[in-house]
Amino acid sequence: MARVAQTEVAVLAALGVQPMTGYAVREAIRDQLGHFWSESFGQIYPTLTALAERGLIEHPDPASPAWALTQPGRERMLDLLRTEIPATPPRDPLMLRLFFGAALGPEECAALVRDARERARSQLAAFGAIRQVMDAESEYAEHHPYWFITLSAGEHRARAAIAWADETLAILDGMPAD
Amino acid sequence: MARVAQTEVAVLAALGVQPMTGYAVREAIRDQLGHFWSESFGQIYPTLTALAERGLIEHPDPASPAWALTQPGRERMLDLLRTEIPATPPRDPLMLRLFFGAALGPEECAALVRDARERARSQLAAFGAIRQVMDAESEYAEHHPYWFITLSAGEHRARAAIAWADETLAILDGMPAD
DNA sequence: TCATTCATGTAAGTGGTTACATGATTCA
DNA sequence: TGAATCATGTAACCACTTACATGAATGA
Repeated sequence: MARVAQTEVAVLAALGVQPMTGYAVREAIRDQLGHFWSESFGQIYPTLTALAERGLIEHPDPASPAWALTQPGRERMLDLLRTEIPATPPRDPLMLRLFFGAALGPEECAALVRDARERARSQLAAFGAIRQVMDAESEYAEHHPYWFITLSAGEHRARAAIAWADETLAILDGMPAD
Repeated sequence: MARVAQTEVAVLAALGVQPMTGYAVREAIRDQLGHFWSESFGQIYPTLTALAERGLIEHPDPASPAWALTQPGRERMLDLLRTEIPATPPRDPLMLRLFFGAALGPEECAALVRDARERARSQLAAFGAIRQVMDAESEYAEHHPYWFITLSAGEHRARAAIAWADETLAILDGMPAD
């Protein structure tokens, strides 16, 4: 318990890049971080209010709706980024299904695996596209190395998923149908 | 909305292997499926009650507390295993942190990556151990091929995580400290 | 002027965890 | 006899999603 709300981490970190409205935070998370993270409005706005009450963020310019980190907010953000990686219990719906694959039989399992492979392939393609866009732009240059690191993680995972799917489909293909 | 509770899938599938008490369901999920799935008592017992009310499971032997699938229950299980893979929004706390890694700097990011590599290594070792145990036993032989498939997925992922971590640490090592 | 985007918020519900409580059974 | 395990359950809470509502600003 006392598990730290991950929305707090995401919102503080986003505001750490530059001051933003809640709307812009959500856009940034969806567009830039969408493959690895997600937030909904219903979570962002209450979090912003709570952070403001705790003095971690503020409206530096009263004429603008944008939020910015206060100094305590920046320290809190750094603490969260550094250490608190929550150990979320694993819940992989594909693995759940394949583990009980005997009930389905090899052919239906193969269909699940092919779907997963297709998802991994389109992810890989999406990552390639992002890589090109990022190579062509120079804004936020200091962030680029880190963005490439996450991109690379996504690519490694997707390639691993594809390789596993290929092997698995070969195995399932060799199994007698029910 | 109308997202199917995944606990229902896990419980039905477990009872599909053999009749069990709620306690045994949890033990089986934790011990056999712990790397890919988790359930808590607080979720299992209400789910069992609800499934019984819907006629999907029953106590076939009134003298035993074990639950078993009814025929409609078996059909429901097959439907769920076949198709309903929920698209859970991604929430990867490590990627969240690395994406905003510029705030932390290369050294602290490297610490996060080394931790992740360590977790992947011990997972890989755990999978190897499970593989050996499974090779040595012959119970539930019909399930073995499917268990190997999930095991193999875990190994592919862990190896990908390790390779990515090695590459990433080399990159971070070459970056100037703040 | 009218659609779109920007912007903020709330209410209801969901799926799940944690902690606690109880009691039976097993076995050293 | 007393600890450990088996077994069931519930109450409180949590993070989050979905759907809905509102209104200002922008621009074709």
